Amino acid sequence: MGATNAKTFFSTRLLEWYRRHKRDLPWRRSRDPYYIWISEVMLQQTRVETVIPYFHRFVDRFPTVEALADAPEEDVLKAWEGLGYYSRARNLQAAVREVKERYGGRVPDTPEAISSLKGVGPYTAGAVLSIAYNKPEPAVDGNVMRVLSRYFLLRDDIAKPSTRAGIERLARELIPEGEAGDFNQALMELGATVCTPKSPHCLTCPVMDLCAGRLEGVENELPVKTKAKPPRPERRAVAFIEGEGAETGKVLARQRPKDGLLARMWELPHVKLPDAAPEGAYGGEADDDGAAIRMLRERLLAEYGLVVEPLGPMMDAEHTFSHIQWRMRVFRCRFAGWADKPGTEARAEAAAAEAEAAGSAESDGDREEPFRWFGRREMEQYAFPNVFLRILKEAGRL
DNA sequence: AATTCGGGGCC
DNA sequence: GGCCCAGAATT
Repeated sequence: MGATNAKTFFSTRLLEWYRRHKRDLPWRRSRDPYYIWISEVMLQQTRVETVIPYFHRFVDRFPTVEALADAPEEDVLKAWEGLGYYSRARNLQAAVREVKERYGGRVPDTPEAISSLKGVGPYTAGAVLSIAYNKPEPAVDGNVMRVLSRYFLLRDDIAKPSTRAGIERLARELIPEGEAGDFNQALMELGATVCTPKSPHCLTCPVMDLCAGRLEGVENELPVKTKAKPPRPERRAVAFIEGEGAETGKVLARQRPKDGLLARMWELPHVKLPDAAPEGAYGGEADDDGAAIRMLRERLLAEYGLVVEPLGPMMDAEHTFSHIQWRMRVFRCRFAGWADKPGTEARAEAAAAEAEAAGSAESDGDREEPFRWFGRREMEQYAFPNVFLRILKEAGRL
């Protein structure tokens, strides 16, 4: 009976609180399932403040399911540039195309149908169904796991899938009749603005009276979450290749393979160097630039049939992904052409090796020429990962 | 169950 | 520097 009261209290109070305190967010001004969906995909692992400008630009450029379905993929990727997790963009467009074909352009409103769409997992399915259609489905994200772990004093490791599943069952029970959309948003809103990861603002919390974590004085110890392992360092040598003659003022860039990290984005050509000795990775000083320069020239030739003369180091850059850390040294290079006969073989071989390295099952097929000269105009059209945008900016090319 | 997928803001 | 963020797909 006490537990029931705690649950009813929680849902009732939270809903009241939300109606008074909810933030005015762009996607809350619409009830269009397509807009709700876009916002939820953008919000995966991404903060609200980061998403807002992207959301505006995206719906302005792709205002309808039809518009997004019919757009060139490159345009969609460009609109996503800087947001990260680029498979979200490609999956979203693939899913929207399916909605257009199979559902006549209407975002499906059943768990089975919407969950079958690319990029729509348990969270996004529940979020769209509840927010757009007010269906009583849970939408459990990191906020919800944190809030419920504290309120119900759950010590399970939220990094485990089984824990998320359990919290999902609990969250489903808590949904007040006919209020799924607001309740789910209320839960997330509380996590984002009050029940924050560090130093939660318990004194302003609408449910602090019956919060078990608070009553036990362990709100700061919850939720329990195992730490991710640190990213592995990789040294990389980058080629900054300037054009001559007709290509003066331009820089040579290549498109990444269609699978794996930063799939299909454009980048400055670069090669992975052997792991550094413990004490001299880039960021340190006098690493052996000679060896790096040799590797850079040899690997660009072997992998792409690209002939360059590295001139000297230009700048260093570092970029950390979730699982890899790139420690890069950029070398200014002179373009010396493309290798002929042996080059084409080497290039095909490299393409195969690359596809394999990227974990791709596909056998390459007819992919486009992956190199192109970029001036400012082209940069505005094609998507580059942030780390290369930074390098290009520092080099005065943006 | 563990990895692979970006990037930034905040303490 | 560490942590986490309105997670999903793949292995």
